[in-house]
Amino acid sequence: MSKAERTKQFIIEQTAAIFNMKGYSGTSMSDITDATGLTKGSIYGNFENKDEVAVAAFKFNVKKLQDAFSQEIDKQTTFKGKLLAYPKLYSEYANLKVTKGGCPILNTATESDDTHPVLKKYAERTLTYWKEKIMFFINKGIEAGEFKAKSIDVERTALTIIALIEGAIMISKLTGNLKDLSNIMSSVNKIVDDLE
Amino acid sequence: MSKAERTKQFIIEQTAAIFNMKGYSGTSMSDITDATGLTKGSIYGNFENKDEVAVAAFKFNVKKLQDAFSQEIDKQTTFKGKLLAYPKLYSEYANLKVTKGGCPILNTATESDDTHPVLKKYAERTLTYWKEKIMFFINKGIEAGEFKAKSIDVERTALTIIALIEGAIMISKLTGNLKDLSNIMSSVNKIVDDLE
DNA sequence: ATTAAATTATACCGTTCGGTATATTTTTGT
DNA sequence: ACAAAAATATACCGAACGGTATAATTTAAT
Repeated sequence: MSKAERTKQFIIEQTAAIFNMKGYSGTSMSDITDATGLTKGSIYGNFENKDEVAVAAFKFNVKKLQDAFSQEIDKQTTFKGKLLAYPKLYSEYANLKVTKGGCPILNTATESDDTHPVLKKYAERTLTYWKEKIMFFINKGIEAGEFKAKSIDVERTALTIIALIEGAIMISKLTGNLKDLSNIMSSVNKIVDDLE
Repeated sequence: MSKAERTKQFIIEQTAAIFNMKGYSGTSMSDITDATGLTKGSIYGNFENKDEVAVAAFKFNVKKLQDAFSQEIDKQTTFKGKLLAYPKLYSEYANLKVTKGGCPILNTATESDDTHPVLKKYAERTLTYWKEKIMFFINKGIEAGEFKAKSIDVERTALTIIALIEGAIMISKLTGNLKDLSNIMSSVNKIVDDLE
């Protein structure tokens, strides 16, 4: 890794949480220089502009979350188990701390949907990828005979699980009540259980 | 209504949608003067600062939404019907246009939870009020004999409904797909149906 | 060790930010 | 109609904004 690549990575790591907490328009270049200890010259030597840092930070936050979930998913041998990895990790709350500031998809989506097409596109792609992953698990579970409920609407189920998780994160961050999070996660559990 | 009161109301009406779309830190004072055709002097003659305009805009957006729902809720004679008013209006989508920019609770919550305690508090209060309203309908429905399912967790059900709605709004605004919204709303319907 | 290239720091650009003192205009009560 | 009060416009403040040209420094290949 060249010096530039290491510095770039360093900038991303140091600012990812800030972007996730303060948002794109709430994060200033001086927030970035403060967090890294670097100067503007250095930041602009490694990134074209603020947008590019924001996009990199978003990708970093998403990857961090995905890695945490993949680890749990890979442990599970059944497709039901893989699906339950999401509510499980969120119930334990540990994962809310993985990405400080809440879910990057939710944060980026709500901020950028009317204002920032570039960030919006990245959020949308990430969401679609997630949906398809869940649909994949459900379909595989049906094939494997794990899920036998009649007339399963795979896409609807996937969307419902995601909506519940995102809504739950918003609510529990707002109320400061972890019980709200685990409460809603048990509803996700129920949806997965009902597939059987 | 005095001139001042009318102007104040005018400023709120003209800026409410902007705050809901661009967010607090994304909305500038010049956005406000542009939207109203007034000057800074006039804005600051009616509001203490930008915060106060933002709070008023938030309350305005919430009230607008609440009025739309109350109208539908009041039409309904059963508690099940009142609960179903939420997914019904959202499925019809008309109500997403009531407050341009999506749900003000969701937008304000995700932006302010790590940055703006004042707005956060208002969002939290609104959410809690909504939750209690849903809980009230469920409890009344149980009393009235409409809902007979064994071991109904009233709070959990209310939280689940809200999480689904908020998640659905985020998703459908992000994908631009109205089908996503109605898909998830049918999951809300199912939850209410399962109370019987 | 030397040197060319790459990286980082310095100093600055014009613009916009939220906010305010004051002058002007418009309401409002008499 | 008039005067006092209230509301709005004008002109400005210092600070922070994103961004850049250039100089100083550090890296990396020979």
